[in-house]
Amino acid sequence: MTELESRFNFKEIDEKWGKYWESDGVFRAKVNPDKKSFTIVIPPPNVTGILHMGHALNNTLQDILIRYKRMTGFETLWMPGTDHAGIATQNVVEKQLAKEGKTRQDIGREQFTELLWSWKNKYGDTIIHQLKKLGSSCDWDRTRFTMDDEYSLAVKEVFIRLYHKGLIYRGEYIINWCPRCHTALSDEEAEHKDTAGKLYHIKYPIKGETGFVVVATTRPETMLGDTAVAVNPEDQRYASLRGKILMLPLVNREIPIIEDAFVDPAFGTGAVKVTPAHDPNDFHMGRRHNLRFINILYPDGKINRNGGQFHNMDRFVARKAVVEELDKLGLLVKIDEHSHAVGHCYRCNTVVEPYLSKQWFVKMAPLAQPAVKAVEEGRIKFYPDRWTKVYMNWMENIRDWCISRQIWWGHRIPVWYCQNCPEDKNMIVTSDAPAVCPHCGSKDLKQDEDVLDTWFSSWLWPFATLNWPKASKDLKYFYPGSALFTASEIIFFWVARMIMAGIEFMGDIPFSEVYIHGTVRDALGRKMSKSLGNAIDPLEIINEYGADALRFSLIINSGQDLYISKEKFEIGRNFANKIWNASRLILMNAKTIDPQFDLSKADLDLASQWIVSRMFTTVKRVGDCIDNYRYSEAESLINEFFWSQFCDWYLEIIKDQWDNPVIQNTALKILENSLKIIHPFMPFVTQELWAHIHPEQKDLGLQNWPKVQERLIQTEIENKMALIIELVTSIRNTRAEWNVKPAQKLDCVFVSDKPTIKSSLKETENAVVKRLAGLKSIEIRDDFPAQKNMASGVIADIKFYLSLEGAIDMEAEKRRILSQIEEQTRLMDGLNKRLSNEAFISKAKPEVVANDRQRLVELGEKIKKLKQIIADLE
RNA sequence: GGGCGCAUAGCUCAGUUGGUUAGAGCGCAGCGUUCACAUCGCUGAGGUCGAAGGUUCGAGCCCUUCUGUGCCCACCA
Repeated sequence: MTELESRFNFKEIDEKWGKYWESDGVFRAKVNPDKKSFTIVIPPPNVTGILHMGHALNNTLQDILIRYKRMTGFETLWMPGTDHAGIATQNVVEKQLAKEGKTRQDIGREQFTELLWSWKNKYGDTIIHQLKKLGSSCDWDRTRFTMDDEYSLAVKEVFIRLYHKGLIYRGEYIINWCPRCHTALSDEEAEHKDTAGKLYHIKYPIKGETGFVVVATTRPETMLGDTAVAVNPEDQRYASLRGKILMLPLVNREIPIIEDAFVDPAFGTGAVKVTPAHDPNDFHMGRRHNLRFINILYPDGKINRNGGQFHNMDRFVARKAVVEELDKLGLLVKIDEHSHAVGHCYRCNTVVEPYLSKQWFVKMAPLAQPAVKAVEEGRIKFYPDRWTKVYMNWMENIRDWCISRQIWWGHRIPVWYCQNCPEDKNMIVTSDAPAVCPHCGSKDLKQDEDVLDTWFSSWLWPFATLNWPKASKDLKYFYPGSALFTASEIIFFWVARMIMAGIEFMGDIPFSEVYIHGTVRDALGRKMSKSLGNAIDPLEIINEYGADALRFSLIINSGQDLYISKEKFEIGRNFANKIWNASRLILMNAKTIDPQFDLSKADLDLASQWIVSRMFTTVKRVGDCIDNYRYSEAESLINEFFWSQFCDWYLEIIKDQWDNPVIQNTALKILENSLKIIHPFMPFVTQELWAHIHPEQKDLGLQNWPKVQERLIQTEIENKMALIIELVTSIRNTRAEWNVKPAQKLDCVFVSDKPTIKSSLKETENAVVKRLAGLKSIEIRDDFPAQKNMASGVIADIKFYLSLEGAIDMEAEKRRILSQIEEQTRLMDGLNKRLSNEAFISKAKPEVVANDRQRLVELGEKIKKLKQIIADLE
């Protein structure tokens, strides 16, 4: 065994093991009929992404579970990969192009796509490299990309299957249009944000009369596309207007007054302008009433020729201009402040427009139904449970999914149009480009220009990564997966859709447990973001504190959103350091190592039995915690065991017993098992130490989780030790109160008339208590009165006296004891009161009552002893 | 407009079927270093568990209302 450096040099060690894990395929997953499989698919980060704290948290959680499962005997697959992130990636490359003063249209589709690929090949794996720095134990050989050739086959296959099933259709509908990205978005991709806007009240003159109808709108420029005004049929105020025609100002179009129950008489004026091409509600009204659909916008958000004098103005410029013009004409009644939710593009934050266009949609209701059932029946569980409701609510109100995007980066829609055939019969839906039209034989075919929504490929991730639709042993063995880890924002985009796709195409759910973790925020509770400049870079933390510190600190409070500042990572750094140094101590002293050493057969002293008992208790509870996604609790248990018990007590106790081989072997055994249970949380430091101890069996992550030996979990031993700890602590406390210097050793007398206590004291007298409490001598007596110049205390059935010679003020010492009596009496009074309550005795659980009675006796004893001390001193 | 969280020590948070004297880390105070670790050790101070009601022998935990705060969903123009 080589000696350890005096400091934990995480930089070197992180790099060493990071490289090793990556290159040696340690975490390669293979079909193994002798083991159960345990699969996690990574939420594929965008190729544009760089590692942020959210990723760090997400991947640490996955790594903890996968490493734990690997050590507990599962064949684990953690499938890594990246997502092509259509709009986001295209935006990045377009921006780059813009620096050269070019647009994608300038260079054309083919060249632009090439540019995207070369960008992806150059930068797309950045985040994968960063994930490796975290210690993520993925099977890196399997790394997939949502636009790999094989993956693309799956995407096409799914489109074609759904099309033939009648679940994919094409049609002209109102969708969310991002004028900056020039594409349609799904409903989920339009983020509604509360915005302080204005409600404009405008007069529409009645044709041939002098009167007006006043309508209210938040988007006055859309009036250019109005083709009706609607009122509620029940609304008496407008009854006289039935059948009349209005003159739409500015464009002088004649538009009818229609009646529709949708209109809420209580809102605004009770009269609604109807713009069927630019509002979802108006769209439906337009259909119901056979209105004209007039599109007034170019795809870039400028007013088109239908806008007359406003042609070529940006929509927001036009808004102002329209209002000014109306005001000039005396048609503007008033402008109210009005707060409402406005949709924004989730990729570029531009205000989206409801826009009429021809798009592809997936009919979702039939897919949703079995996915709802799977959760209802508990085959899929959410952690924490409250997300179940969120999922259900969305699924039960699911709307059709707009899947076509007017961008160039993505899976091209596998549809060709015959230029010869009539419009409703010209569609050829097929995986590969057809040579001729199957209907007319024409070679004049054109592929659909659009690509598919990125999520239309991501929703296949759990099986497309295993090369579906090809059948394989891998697919059969590793699907369905076990757990999925993600943030709540992704439930609709991805989790729900994966469940639907899994059931539809694999006939089985893709995973059985979904763990929703919190959002990482800064110390003020703000979401970390580049633009706010409040982001803490995980790589910087890895560099300054180490990957283990990053992981451990992120997990320590992971129940909900976590607020972090840089100092927080000291928690993990300090713990890693503690592990390192405790190991150093043990490895320096454990020289007589017996490979056959067996804790259950060795003859152990009290302290050793105690730490063994504590260890197995901890192993058991940590395993339970991980199985139940209670990672922060697992870390607390580990911290408590390793630091507060193993280091602070056991290693201190055995400090003068290193010449005893049993002690050496015990300490080493405890260390080894500790390294194992800490490993999922802090893989680097534990791996490094393990390799020092066992150079021959290098990979700690491939070792077995410690087997709990129930027989060695002993409550009596733990109680005995607890008494000694209490005794030592109490003596230390008394010393501190009297300002006794640590170097000064005291004579001590223990007094107890209980033989059991006395025997337990004897066992530990010479070594433990004496050294840890800083005593010169210990005398055990059946009886001994309190003395002047001695400080006293009572622990359980034991009175102790510390000889302080002249350094003690007896009046102050009496006051100290009296205040203890007071405190104990207060507790006893409370207990007495409860125990004299009839209702408590008869209704409380018997063990609770018994426990209280026992405590009452103990308190009485203690008070008696304290009083005796006072009496002695009088 | 609906729904879901959160509120416990100066700070960040635990507290799993209601049951001893509500815990941890950081911070703070005192003491301590030729000892594996000052990224450390020992000792300590610090909380009427957001408010008010209620259920119960017993409430930080269950119920109701309120206040503050955060998030999600939603086609009132």
